[in-house]
Amino acid sequence: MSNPPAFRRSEPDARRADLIAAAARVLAREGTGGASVRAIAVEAGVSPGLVGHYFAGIDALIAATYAHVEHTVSEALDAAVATAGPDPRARLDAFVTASFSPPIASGELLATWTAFWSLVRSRDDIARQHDEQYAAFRARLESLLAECGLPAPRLRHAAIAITALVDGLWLELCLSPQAFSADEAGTIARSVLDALTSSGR
Amino acid sequence: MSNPPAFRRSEPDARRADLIAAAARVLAREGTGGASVRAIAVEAGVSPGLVGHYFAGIDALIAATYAHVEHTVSEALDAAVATAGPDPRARLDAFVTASFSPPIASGELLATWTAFWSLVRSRDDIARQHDEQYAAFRARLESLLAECGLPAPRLRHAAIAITALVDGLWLELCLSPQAFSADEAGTIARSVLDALTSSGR
DNA sequence: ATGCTTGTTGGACAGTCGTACAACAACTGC
DNA sequence: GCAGTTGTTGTACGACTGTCCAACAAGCAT
Repeated sequence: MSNPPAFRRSEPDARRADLIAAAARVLAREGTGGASVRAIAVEAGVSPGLVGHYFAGIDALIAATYAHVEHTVSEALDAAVATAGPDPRARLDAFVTASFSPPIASGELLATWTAFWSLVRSRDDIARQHDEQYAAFRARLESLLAECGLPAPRLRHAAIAITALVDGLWLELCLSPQAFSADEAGTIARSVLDALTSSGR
Repeated sequence: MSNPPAFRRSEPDARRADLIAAAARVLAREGTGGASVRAIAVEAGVSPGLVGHYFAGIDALIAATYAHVEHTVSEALDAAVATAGPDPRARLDAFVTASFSPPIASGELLATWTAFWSLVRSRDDIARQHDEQYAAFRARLESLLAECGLPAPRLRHAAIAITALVDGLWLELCLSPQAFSADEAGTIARSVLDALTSSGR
């Protein structure tokens, strides 16, 4: 009369990752408003109480989900740059092109971003997390631009500009997919890159 | 024994405007999460039930608030362009400079934007509203660029680029105010403008 | 002054929210 | 096989959500 186990224990890290993945799926499917503790627990096939065991609260889970998605995006960008070969300009092009290709340019990620942005102004720890991730993103872009021979004094502003451009295009692509295509976004970004790297200020 | 009136009736349009203004204040103060029907009604000095009389639901009120804020922003931009005088390039500069000056570049507007963005993917009517407002914004930028002598075939992509750049800078300015200053944002945007209007292709 | 229209009230309603916690059971080491 | 640890469950809790609607009263027309 031995019943099968009612639940499996999980390596803490694995369970944490499961919850984050479930949160990402719920955010993609239901949007920001539908991402509740219960909905995420159901998605993860887990009891709602377990969320509190791994995260201080729902905000912390959303912040962790954002961090994870951003990490995935970073890896996709790094991979794209790596496959582009040694030519600095080709690497830069690969970077922006990948920014508008799956899995990055997907409306499914939008809710994760908006949910996170909604928390930035009211929670200091989350504001700090955003600052760090934004700084890391910009730093990588700066080094790509430096490889292209951009003089050091111009690096900072150029990186800010390209980051803002890519973010703005990405956001609009998610919000109004029919306004312009992902290909167009890439073309636009690369032509600004041309203008920025060729023109001497 | 005549008590003062328990409430004043209001011109429907005026009351609508009051509710929208109250929603904007609550969004600025409490953030996206705190913008409930009750909180907005209290802010407007009005009974919660009244919100349902003027708006189909809380989503409609948020959409109307976004529309109103965007309208205010448009007027501020138009005013800045008008005071810039007749020189086309000066008008374009004024446009982007105003984009990073009060009352536009204010973290207080961020919650209105994120709250609205959160609704775009799940509600068709709100998606349509966003498309229209985005198209209008881009159209105005296209005409400013045309005045600067940009050839017609390049207008579309240039306008998309500048819109994305301004949006991205504005967003980052709200999220990480210490990463770079509003002045820097203006300088960056104008230098991209330089590169875009001077370089052929 | 009286009636009518309708903006407005205030609370009821059925949910859902996030969080906390006692009880339980799966696994580890003995 | 038996303890001890702790991941996990399920639920209770209070506060809050958006929506609805009968009752009321402010202002206008008569």
